[in-house]
Amino acid sequence: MARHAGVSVATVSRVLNDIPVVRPQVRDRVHAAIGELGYRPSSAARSLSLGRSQAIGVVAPFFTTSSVVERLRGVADRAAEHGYDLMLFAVETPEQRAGAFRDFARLDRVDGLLVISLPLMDDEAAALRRDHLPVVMVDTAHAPLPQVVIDDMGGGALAAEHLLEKGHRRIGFVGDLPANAFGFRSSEERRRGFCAALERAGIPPAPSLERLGRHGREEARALAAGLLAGDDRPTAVFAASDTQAVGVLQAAADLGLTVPGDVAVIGFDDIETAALVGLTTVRQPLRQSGACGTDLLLALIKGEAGPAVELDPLAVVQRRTT
Amino acid sequence: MARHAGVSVATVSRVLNDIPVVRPQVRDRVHAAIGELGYRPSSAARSLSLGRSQAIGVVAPFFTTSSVVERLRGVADRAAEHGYDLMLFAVETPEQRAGAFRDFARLDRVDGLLVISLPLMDDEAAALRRDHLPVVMVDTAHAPLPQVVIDDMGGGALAAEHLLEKGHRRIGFVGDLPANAFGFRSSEERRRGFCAALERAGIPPAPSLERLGRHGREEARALAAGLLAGDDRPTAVFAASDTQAVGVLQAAADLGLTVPGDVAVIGFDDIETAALVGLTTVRQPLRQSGACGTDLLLALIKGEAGPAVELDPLAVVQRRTT
DNA sequence: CTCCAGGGTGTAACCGGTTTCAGAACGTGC
DNA sequence: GCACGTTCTGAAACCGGTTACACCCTGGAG
Repeated sequence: MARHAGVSVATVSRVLNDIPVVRPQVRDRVHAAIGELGYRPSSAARSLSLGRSQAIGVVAPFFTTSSVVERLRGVADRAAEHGYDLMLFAVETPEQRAGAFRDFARLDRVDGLLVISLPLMDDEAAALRRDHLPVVMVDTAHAPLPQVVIDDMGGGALAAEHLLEKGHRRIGFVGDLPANAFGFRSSEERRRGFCAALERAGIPPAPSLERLGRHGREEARALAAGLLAGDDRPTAVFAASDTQAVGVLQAAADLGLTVPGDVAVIGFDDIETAALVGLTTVRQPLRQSGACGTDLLLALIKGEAGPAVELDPLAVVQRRTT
Repeated sequence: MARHAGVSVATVSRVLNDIPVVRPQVRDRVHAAIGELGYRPSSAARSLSLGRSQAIGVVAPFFTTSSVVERLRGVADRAAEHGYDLMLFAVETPEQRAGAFRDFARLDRVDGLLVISLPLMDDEAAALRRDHLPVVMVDTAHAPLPQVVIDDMGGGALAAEHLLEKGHRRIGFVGDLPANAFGFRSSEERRRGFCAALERAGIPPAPSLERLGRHGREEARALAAGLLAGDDRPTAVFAASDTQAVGVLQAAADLGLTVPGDVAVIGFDDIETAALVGLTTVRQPLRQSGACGTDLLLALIKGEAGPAVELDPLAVVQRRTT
């Protein structure tokens, strides 16, 4: 390549990196040679020499929830904008989860890591620190790592208050088990915020109206079927996620209950499906959280202090199920 | 690292790659040193030396359609299974699309490329060939590149036949413009298969019942609003994708039409949302197509002849909208 | 005319692995 | 005791970029 243009490799490198010392005439000759040979620089060599890869990694339970996909869009968007490539480490099962972190060899090919919706074990965090890999947590936290999170308890309270305003007093809850395989915590937080708001309104906790199970639409449908079957069923249900809320809606339909007449339903997240089925929900800025986390990570990689995290506030989006 | 274990770098390399000639005692010493130092091999150096990166790239309109996400899951699944990392090149806008392919520099960091739902320009294909990069097309085609596609025309015919069986004779169509920014072709193929089936049943083409526009739920909603507004509206509508079918459903609801009473609706793809809203649709194996394309690509990378492409057949999934 | 400044380019070391090939260490057969 | 074969290990070249540094060349000042 360099020979073909009649210059040295150093000059080629300078041309490729737009270092202005090169004479225009030489620059053109190099560009011509690049075109003729269809030459592509090796990013592997570049990474090795520079010590950085110009790529960021994302560890996420890509398969589990659609909210993650939405966050991911925010990430992809921003990463592309800043010229970073994106490496996706999908964590499908809890076993894979262990693998993804244990096998840190794979993580050395990224300049930074974004962890989405997945809690970190202490030893994993320690390993990341030791490798000096910049990390940002999105929708999850592990002090003292930088994070982009929402106020899940506050969101739970919003849901409760919305239902209280509508006159409901007997409100059920469908969510994840506090101890689930992935270690998701949001559901439990939302439940606590929800309960706290009810108590503030003078309504005592009613564990009999709570149904916890594995995450998923079908699981939620089964849980809700039990919750809504009896005569003493609640007049409204708060589901810890839109996915689960849709399961609740299906259960209601299965039982011939009208929504919101017989039972009102509110979800959490505002994924795209929520708009489709007319689900009232607590909106959280999914895409923005990904974008925001990416900004933070890129700043960290550059060694700058991260920009302040500024997310749109949570808000109830009223549709047709309440 | 090598010094710390009292051996040479060659030996460390042999231990890392499980080359059995190393004496067990030495192997243990190296492993011990690795543990003590928290040493991680540099994948950049490895890639450079080996000439491969152990990663595959995916170019896809990640932002546009949810069917792409589903295919992507199939890809991520298989890639992880085979120890390959995944690089995601999201193509959000037609402009980015040009960039993604033009800037092939970025593609040199993968051992192979999966192109999902995105037609290739001739010059792009030529560039890929010149770089000797193995490529597999999924849900799109560019002879003579290997591809994983479904029979869109056949699928369109299935949809038509289903509606004919239900007694419909006046059937509308909502789909993409044949000349759209991304170059998607499926919609047009499905329309042609659909029309052909109608003609076979003795029903002449009715361009007045066809509405074409940009892809998207809201766009489809607007198109369907026009289609369903008049007195001479069709008794059924075939939408070229589930996303658009949902838009049609919304338009029907907007107009106070019952489904399937006043108007039946059938979509195409069987994305997750279809099950949620009870949409009758032509199921295509989305996830499987991703997995299948990945298998093909990995075989190509290894230099083997690809396994035969064997996808589940298309089939109408009847739900509540027909 | 000589000297110096400074812009433009080439040489070579370096990044951290893999791999070839030579050679050390040890055991065996005669 | 020596030649030889095996088994294991190390030295060094190589992958393809980046970059510090040396050097050449030109123009302007003295």
